[in-house]
Amino acid sequence: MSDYKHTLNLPDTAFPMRGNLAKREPDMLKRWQEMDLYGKIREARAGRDKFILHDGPPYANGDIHIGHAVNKILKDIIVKSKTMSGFDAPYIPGWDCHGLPIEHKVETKIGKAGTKVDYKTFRQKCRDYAIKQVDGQRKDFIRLGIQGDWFKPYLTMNFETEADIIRSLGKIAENGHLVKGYKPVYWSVVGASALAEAEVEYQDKTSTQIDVRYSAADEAALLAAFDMEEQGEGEVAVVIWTTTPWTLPSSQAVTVGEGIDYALVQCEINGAPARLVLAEGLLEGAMERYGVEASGEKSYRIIGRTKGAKLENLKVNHPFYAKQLPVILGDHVTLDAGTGCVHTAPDHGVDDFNVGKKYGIETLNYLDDHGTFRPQVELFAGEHVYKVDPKVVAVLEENGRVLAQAKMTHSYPHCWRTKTPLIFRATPQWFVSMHKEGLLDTAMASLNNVEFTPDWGRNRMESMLGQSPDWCVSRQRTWGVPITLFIHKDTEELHPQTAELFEKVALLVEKEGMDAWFDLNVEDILPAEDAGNYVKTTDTLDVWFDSGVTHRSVCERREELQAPADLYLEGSDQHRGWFQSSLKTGIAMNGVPPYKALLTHGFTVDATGRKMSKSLGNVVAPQKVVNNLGADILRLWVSATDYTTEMTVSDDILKRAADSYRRIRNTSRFLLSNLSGFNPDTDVVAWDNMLPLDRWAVDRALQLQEEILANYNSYNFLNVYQKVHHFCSLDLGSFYLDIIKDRQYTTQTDSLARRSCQTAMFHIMEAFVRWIAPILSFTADEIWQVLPGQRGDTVHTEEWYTGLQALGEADLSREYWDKVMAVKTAVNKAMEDARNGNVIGGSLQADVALYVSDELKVELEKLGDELRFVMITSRADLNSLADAPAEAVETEVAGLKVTVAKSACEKCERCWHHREDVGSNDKHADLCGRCVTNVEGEGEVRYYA
RNA sequence: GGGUCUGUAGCUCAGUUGGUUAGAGCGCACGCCUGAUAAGCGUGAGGUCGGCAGUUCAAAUCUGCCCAGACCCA
Repeated sequence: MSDYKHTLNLPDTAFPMRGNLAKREPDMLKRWQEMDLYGKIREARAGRDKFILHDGPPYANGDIHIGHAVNKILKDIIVKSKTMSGFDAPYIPGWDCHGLPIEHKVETKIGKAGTKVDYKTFRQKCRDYAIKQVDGQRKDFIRLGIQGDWFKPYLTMNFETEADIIRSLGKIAENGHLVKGYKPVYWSVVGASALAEAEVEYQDKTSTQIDVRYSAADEAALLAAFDMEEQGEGEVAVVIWTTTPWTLPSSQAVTVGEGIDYALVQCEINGAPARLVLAEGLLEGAMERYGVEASGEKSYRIIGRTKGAKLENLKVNHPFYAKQLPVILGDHVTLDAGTGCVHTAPDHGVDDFNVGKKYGIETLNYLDDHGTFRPQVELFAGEHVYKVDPKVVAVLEENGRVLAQAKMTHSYPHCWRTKTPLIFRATPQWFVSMHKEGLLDTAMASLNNVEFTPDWGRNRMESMLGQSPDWCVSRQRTWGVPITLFIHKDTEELHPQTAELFEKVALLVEKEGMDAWFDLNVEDILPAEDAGNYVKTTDTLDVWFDSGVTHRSVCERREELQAPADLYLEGSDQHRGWFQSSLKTGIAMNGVPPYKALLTHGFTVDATGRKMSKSLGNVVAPQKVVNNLGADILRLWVSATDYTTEMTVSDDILKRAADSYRRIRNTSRFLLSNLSGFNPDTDVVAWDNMLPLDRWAVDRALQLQEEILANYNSYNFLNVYQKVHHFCSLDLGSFYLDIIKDRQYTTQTDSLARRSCQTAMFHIMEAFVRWIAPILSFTADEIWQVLPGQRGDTVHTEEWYTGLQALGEADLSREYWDKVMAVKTAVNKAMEDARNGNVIGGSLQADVALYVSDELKVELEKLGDELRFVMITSRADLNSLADAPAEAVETEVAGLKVTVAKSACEKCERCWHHREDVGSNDKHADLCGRCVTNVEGEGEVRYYA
């Protein structure tokens, strides 16, 4: 028996089946670096329309986690797909380099600035630390295949950037938005610093809750405010409840609710009669706390009632200082807890501060930066807020002011860094005012010109923005861009030439970094006659300001960028963070938003939907994924996940992604292996000469390409992934590729039948490699290198393939082939039954007979003798439905019954079909007729498939 | 506690204006092939659509409440 295997055109390729990505990707990275891929892409798109995705800077601290990876991969997919669409889409990655976390890291290493080490050295150490962090994160980002100007990134600590941050502040000041104010802000007494809201975290804390009575300054006046049922007896007092006894020295008023019902209660306290004022709705609970019975001899009773409004401007005595405090009205009083009468210390509460302002009550400033009472504070001078509570309580007890006290555990704001309880403290701070120059209104209105993906982002952004208080940009820190103001020593006014001074300082900072400000002597920069009257501010800027003004310091500065950017893309937490700080500064500086569109993605959660945290031990480290499965798997997972909500990730889910990857890779491999020996310059078959099935395949790819491009444009990568995957599995794997194997292998190497098919596969591959390039960037470039034809070094400088063509009027239509597929599925089911009945094994052992309606017959006859190749059977006969024998199987296709029989013919040694003409040629006794002609004759001619 | 969202097969996702037995791919099971072979093909089993109540002739789809989760805030 002779061996005919060598006469076949079997698939052959150097493209390996297994990706081995963890090993292969680093080689690809090296190649990209050597060829300067990013520079090549810039060259290739020079002069084209720009698409600017402006990078939100991650904080330069710690290793990247999966959320960073998601963020950067999404950005990369967008940049690459826009590049494929012909845009010049530069990507300049950035890092946020100033701020508290870095400062604290450095503190733990070398000690506090100003004590263990001088400020200048400290800042240098911070700089060194940040650059190290940038190096580490950059390495990981590059490993993910992200294309960007990695070695010319923007860092908020670059000298020029620091200078531009100062210029931005100058511009905002010039436009009248920068104001000085006293305001209670979160204050870390351990860090001796004001904190941004974002730096606050809530933890449980045990506090002393205490009920205190403030005796009436004028009993008669107070009683007169009530509708009295009886006069009663004993001291008349308003009762307050607080969980912060340390604020009582600063107590300046008692706030009541205007519409709330208040009761005057007769009861007995410490064996003496007393008349107490509190909200009627909270009476029961309060009396329980004071140990006053609800009924019986020593019970309490209401002897008068009134509304809060009637109490306004009455006076009560401070519980331990010799001064009188007013009763005032405030909307923030609720009946949730306490007594409905709220002790008010404008120094230590936002509501208190605001309501105090209405009544002209100023702050007292009793506490210093470290939380210690100042020397002038009676009774408590030198005491620390953390320890003073018992002493306050003792003083109250001495004065007989305490009605009840207890410990309580509640959720309380803590410093995110030092983990210590925070206090509110009114301090002089610089603010970007939301209202002084109408900033908030302009910002809100400007959102109408911003596109949101997903669209509910607009809602979220608006509701958050609408509540924005004035933005406190002052920080009392060392590692931050200075607020470079000159303040008059006596009047506290800004220097009249503030705008010019900002620029003078910026020029210095541009050269020497922000140390230039700290080193600066006032007389170096101010005229001699002024110098003595002005001082420099020592505050630094909130780091959110640094990143918020990158539209100026980066987009407007870098030649390859422009502002406003086309897109900002960050996690959904940035609706309050960077999206807002950018918007506010953009509006404050230029009156327009710095972005045309916003895209947000969700956070990563584990398989059970929980957030990832080190303490839960459910984190998926991108470094580990990359080293085990490869970056392309991670990228494929990102593309396959709906980023508009939480993104679930686990080892199992990544394994699924790896499964899908294998499908895509193997489909590519099979196409490539069938293109071996194909030279597009000489072997391409013209569209009109291609076989109908091959034209269908190209047309299918064209349809798909249109869908894929639309989905890239609307940032629906999930659909791109699904469509590509379905194409591999359904259109190609289970239909086209399965069918054309016979033709590829058995017809003559240079026959039209084979070249037509290769032409189709070549076009498909050209398109396919581009479709996947934005997502599977490594694999696409690997394919690119083995794809036949003259081509450039990399797929990533290409544009979408334009060589696909649509079916024409004269062609067998898309609907026609859909019908054929349905028939094939029906035949498959019938064959499966036969297989289970041990009638046949493989489909080529089968002769199938189709009993079809006249209508269907006309259709299927169009394939002539080649229906059997489409069905992948040795015979496929068409008969009239009326002639169907009893055993014919009913199918889901209307007008189709099928019988399956084992072929009685010999199997052709070469093509494995069972045919009657096997052995008809003496020279090739084991071959069927068409194989004989393919081996040494004219070669077989195919017309359809 | 408030704001913005999410909850459809083991996994990732579709389900159009409420309307026939809720779909796809992957995974899984079984089988075939051994000329894509640590691949490929075929068939099949999986879901009271987070829960409860309501509106309706009819609800995954509309309404309310509840549960679970995410982000932001308090």
